[in-house]
Amino acid sequence: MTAAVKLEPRNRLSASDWEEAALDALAESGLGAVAVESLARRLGVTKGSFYWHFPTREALLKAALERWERLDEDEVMAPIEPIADPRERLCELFRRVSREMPSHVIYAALMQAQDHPLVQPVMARVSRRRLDVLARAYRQAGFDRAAAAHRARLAYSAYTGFLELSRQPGLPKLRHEEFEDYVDHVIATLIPA
Amino acid sequence: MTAAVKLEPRNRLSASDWEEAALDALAESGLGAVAVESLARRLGVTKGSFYWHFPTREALLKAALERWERLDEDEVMAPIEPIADPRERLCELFRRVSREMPSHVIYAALMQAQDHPLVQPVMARVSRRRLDVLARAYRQAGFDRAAAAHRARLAYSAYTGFLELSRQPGLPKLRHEEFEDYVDHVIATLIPA
DNA sequence: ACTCCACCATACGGTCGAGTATGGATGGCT
DNA sequence: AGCCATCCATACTCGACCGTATGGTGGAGT
Repeated sequence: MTAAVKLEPRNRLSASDWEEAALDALAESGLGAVAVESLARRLGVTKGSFYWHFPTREALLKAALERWERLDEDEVMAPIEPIADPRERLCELFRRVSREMPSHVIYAALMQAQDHPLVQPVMARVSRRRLDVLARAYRQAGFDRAAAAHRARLAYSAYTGFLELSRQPGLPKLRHEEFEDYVDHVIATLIPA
Repeated sequence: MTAAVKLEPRNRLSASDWEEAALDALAESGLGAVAVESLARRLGVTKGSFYWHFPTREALLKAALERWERLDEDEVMAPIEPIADPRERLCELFRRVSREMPSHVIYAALMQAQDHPLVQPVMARVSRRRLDVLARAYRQAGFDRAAAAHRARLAYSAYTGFLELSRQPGLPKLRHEEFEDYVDHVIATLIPA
């Protein structure tokens, strides 16, 4: 059995470990927290380790962003694709989005850094994809082209803005029950009967 | 006439000049651009000048934020207060918000930095005020308490998200005409007939 | 047992921006 | 004229963070 995979390789790190740590730091404290020495401390090593796996900080960021983009696609966009009924699909999308998945937390963090040259193209792609999915669903639900585009933009703005608002401390956070009520209200308002 | 006010005091600077420059930089390039040496270059002086007017960078930021908060109140909130009809008031608020006033640009920039300890309380106050205005208008328009709160949150999220989306480069910016159409669509969707 | 490679530590250099120290210029007031 | 307050320039220190150079260690393979 020379093919015995190592069952506890967790003393030495891999590039993936750094990428995941980067995404964790990103979700918790924003893009500024994705700093080499900071991540090294979090992982219990020093910079010497990092610069073996990555040539530069930007390389790590690039890899982490690509990882997130794939994760986001698999976790939120793909599962709702096969739903046939457009109204049902929209509804499911809204509900899925309302659960606080890690992907959304990272999305909110990246939103705060869209000026960054590495973040900007990623966010542009993700936003465009989501807008397209929404617009297509609204078209299938009977909206004409212009109305579908506008409604999609409105729904997507509501999503983005809600995340931003939730992230805002010092504002009364809504409890689980009112949160469910809010989602119902949004669905009733933005999805035609 | 010892009370002769200086008519061209514009070679020496005052604290207000620094505050305005700070808000300009904030609107253009975000909170990170509110840097002492950067602003000094913009104003044609050096740091030596700054540290005469302010003890620290945070003091400038604090002053600038207070100035913006007042400006925002006077420029967008106050003018729509006296409108009696709640639906008309909401409509006017939406239209007023859709014009790209400097206050909104700064709002968007601050949104990107809500983690900052000086920004957070300001944004919390502003958001709460705006949510209250919206919720009150919706109540007066016939919504029950819960529905009004939800619709207010939705409308405010749409506002915030739209600003964020507009700020996003690499996304097709909408032309003037479709922009007007979008605002109409939002009004039709979020304000009851 | 020896080697080699993957992985990591240590120590250093460079940049950028905040803040300090101190002296120079300018203008009103007596 | 002389003085003092106001405003600004110059020249530093300090800390955070990126990146580099180089040496050390443990384990897999022979």
